[in-house]
Amino acid sequence: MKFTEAQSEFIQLWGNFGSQWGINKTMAQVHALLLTSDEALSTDDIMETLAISRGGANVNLRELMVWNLVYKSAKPGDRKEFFVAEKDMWEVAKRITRERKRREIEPLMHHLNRLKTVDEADPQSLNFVKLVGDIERLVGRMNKTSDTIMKMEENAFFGSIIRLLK
Amino acid sequence: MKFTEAQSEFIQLWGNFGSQWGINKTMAQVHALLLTSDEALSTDDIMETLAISRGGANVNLRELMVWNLVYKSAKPGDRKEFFVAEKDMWEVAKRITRERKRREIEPLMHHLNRLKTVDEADPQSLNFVKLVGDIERLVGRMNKTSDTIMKMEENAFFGSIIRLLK
DNA sequence: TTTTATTTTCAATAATTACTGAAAGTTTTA
DNA sequence: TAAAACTTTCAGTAATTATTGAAAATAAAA
Repeated sequence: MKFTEAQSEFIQLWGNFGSQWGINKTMAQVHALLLTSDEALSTDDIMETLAISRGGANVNLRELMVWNLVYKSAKPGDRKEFFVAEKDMWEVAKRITRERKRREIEPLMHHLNRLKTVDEADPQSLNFVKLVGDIERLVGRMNKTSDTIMKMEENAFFGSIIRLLK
Repeated sequence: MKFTEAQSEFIQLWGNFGSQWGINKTMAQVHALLLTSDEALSTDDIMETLAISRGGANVNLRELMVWNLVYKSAKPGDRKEFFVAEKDMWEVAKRITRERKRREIEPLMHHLNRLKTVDEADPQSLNFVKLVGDIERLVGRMNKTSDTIMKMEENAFFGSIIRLLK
């Protein structure tokens, strides 16, 4: 398979995969394009390669910067902005996890907590309060456990670096 | 807050939360309704409470059964089908994880593996192959990690049961 | 300051995704 | 076997979500 062919398959794949999770398909495709590019790309490069509008390219690039997955990169003598993706996939995973936690887990926990103020007199409330409590504990525990495992993985990562330096 | 009020807020919440991940909003709402119902519900109950059509109720109930989150439950003397949700949230988490792995991770890994057959002559392929390999390792590791989380949580769960028995 | 290059915004539109409702299919009862 | 009760399907439609493209805003150069 030729590189360009493999690259465009990867862009498609990443776009479909992203849109199965709550991530905009085009945003995932821009990300995939930058991940597979050795050079920094301009908005025009991205518009051309992905056949999307200037507006779309701009909005998705800025969103990728909010997620900390893409940075601006100036080229001397060129007024245009160029963009590069963070290539360390471990960093990528950490940043996606962090952003999703912030956007989803935190508001969920907040809402669930509020729901526990349900009137306890209603007999149906008994199971309801238990359910909400179970979900809180489950989500909270998974959140903590994923932090623990991220740290474990990180230590394993740095551990192997340190061994290399010895 | 009254029970019915809290219940409908929960249904909304679960629906919105589900649709942020790739889960159909109505399916998540049907799930939420069944999770918060003490009694088994008929298709008509669900249509009425959520104000959805018979077709929608039917399709989403069957999808919930594919995910193993909802079961049919017969009522003696009634020809209608009634439905109940699995109430053990730990089981719910395991089944959702299992289904998403099957639908998303396995096909992704398969596609990524195929992309590694890219022509190595192209200088851009060097980074491409590294990227694909990194993603494979990362996804594979996260997959294992989620197994680890599940086992840790399961042990924590049984651990607390055992403590109760002592 | 004016011109030019570039980025950003957002109303209109397109694409996608989900839902309805009635007809067809199935199962049960009489 | 026929009628009744209930479930399933799916073409048409509605709702949601994403994209375009041109105008406005901003920044740099002349």
